[in-house]
Amino acid sequence: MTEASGRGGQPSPPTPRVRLVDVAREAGLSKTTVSAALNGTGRLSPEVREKARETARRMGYRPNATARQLRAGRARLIGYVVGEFAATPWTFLESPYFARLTGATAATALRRGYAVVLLPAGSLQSEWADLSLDAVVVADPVADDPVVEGLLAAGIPVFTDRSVEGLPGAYWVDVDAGGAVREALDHLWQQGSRRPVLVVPDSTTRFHTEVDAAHREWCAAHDLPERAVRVAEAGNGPVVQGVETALTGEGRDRPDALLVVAEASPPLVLEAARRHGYEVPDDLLVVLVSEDATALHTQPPVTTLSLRPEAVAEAGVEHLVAVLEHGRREPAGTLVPTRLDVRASSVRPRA
Amino acid sequence: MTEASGRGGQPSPPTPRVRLVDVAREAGLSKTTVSAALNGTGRLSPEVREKARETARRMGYRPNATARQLRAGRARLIGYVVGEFAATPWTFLESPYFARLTGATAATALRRGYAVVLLPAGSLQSEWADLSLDAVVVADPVADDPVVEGLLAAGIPVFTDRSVEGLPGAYWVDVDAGGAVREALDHLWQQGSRRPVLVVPDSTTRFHTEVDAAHREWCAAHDLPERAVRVAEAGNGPVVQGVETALTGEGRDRPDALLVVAEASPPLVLEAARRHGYEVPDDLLVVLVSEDATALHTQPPVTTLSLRPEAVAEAGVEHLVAVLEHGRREPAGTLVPTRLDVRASSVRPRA
DNA sequence: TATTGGTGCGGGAACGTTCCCGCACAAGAC
DNA sequence: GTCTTGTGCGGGAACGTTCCCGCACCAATA
Repeated sequence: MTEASGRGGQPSPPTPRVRLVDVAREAGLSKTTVSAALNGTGRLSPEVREKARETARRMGYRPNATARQLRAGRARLIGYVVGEFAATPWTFLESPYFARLTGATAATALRRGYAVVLLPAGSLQSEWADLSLDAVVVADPVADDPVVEGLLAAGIPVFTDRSVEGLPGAYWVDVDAGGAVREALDHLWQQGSRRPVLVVPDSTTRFHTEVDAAHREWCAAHDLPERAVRVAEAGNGPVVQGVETALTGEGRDRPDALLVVAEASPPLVLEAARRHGYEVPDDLLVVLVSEDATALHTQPPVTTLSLRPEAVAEAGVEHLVAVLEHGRREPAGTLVPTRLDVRASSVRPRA
Repeated sequence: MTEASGRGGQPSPPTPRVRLVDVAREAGLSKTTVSAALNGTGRLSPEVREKARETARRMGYRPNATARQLRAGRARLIGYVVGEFAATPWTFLESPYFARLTGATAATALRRGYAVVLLPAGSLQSEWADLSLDAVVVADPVADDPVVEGLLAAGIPVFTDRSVEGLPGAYWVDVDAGGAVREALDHLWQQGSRRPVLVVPDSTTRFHTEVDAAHREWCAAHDLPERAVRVAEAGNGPVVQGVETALTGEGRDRPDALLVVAEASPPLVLEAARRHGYEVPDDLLVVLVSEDATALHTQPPVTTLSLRPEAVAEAGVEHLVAVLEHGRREPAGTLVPTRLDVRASSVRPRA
């Protein structure tokens, strides 16, 4: 192989890439005309338009996105960062909820012409300062998230959950956490549970505080004592341990239903219940807030409460596009309802 | 709030963003000087340099990344796409392996100054034609992947696994699939297994064909019959069913060890084994090729063979940067060793 | 025939940055 | 005092695209 172009030993690119002017020259037209032809704009005769297109196709012309962006002033690039797991920047992808939220966000955004770039949680914006993002999606920020504040200070619109309500430049989509808890507890009540116990992480996210509040209210309304186990952190280890704590009551303290509002592996929770001598669903009804697909394959299959990440993502991106492209500031937020998928683990068998 | 600038009802941006010339004017310098000051280049007196920096800081100057890119000719943007799951474009994120590979790729890339954009599997390049990607990482392409071919035709460097060996413009990092299988089988053999059975998806990825080959050779070398169950597709449902098929032997056909080379939920596999009357590890040794963290929390904990997605990502990005920035074409590929994490599920208890 | 209105295309600026120059001035050598 | 060398800074082009204009031409009207 011989060095074709360039002086010295640079890794000269094989083809210098064909530009708009190259196509124009080849077709005997001006770059203006070719640009209009390819973009379907301007006043052009059909023959010229076709000629330009044909030439471009033949020469393998691909427009330079960067130049377009510069001209347009927008990069059609949005950042995606998960706030909660700042300590372990990437584990969020291992949570089925965030995995699906991430995928759905990227898919919806791409359909609307925006690309999603993955950002590590907790990193300062200095790390992505030279990225020209039109907006950033912050999934599950912590309270008074510094990432959110930094972004807003830099003038970058932020799309996140309800915790930012009221901040100018911040927009939100959230799941109806309270409604979800009520729906799940109502379902358990209907199935005859009178001693349900809640397992929930002790986190500062808006979601979890809302879960707490809804649980408290529900218990008061049904004249039941509050039974809740708070686990220090998310993750299967702590949560399963929390489940074990929740299940160690005896006699009248022995719970008859379990509502886990944290991503936990369904089969692991079932295994823990069995270890403590519970038969599911005979002695214990189980509902998990989870997107984990293994819930379908356990025996019995586990009832899950889906936070519908796809719907959240779609609403968020829709909102983002509306703000970015049409300047709509209203409404500032949307609330997405959850969905209870009732399976055998939470249905009291007929005696 | 009053309309500050702009004619008519456009959603006028609050602040028109401060440019290099603005800083220059404010500081009484030229844009060239300010640029050099901020980038640490050129010949400038310390006073001028500091003055420029201070002014930029005070005015909140943030360089326009798009203009930089245009000038530099590179966008510092790399695409990331998973080839295998073309039918269901985003589910790959729900697999722990790909979740971690994705996260690690993004993190490593960002550290090297590149941002990763998430692309749907199996989509044609038309979908991201206006994205100016410097390179694309294709995780687990299928044989003769059309995505890879399209990218190479467009002149975009591709980083992927070994299946592209020999294609110009394509570089690879791969896990040592054969070595992994041998290591796992050797371990089982050492623990006394003489009737191990392999469960593996019937896919066209290089990884799985290599697994097959290594298994065949190992069986021949140890003078054992080949016992393998091929499942039609990945996913917990099919794989667990495959496990059940594998475990339904009787008498001398009854397997004494299970090697699952597919992402499957560890607790689900254990549950399936129990349903078929196996006690793990007494009657059955279990090794799973998986990154699933639930393996740590089952009883007994499950031995896993890690494909080390973080190491793969790191090697890949390292290679990518070397090619993109220094034009190194050699070596074309790297092989990452796997890691066996031995836990109780594959250790024969002393009688 | 002179004027209007519309159509088809091209020239050139602009987006914001970097980098190659060139110019002015100062200091040292002879 | 002239010539060289070096230092500090600025002017202007370039990256590749889009879009605002203006110009030429043609048909229709007076």
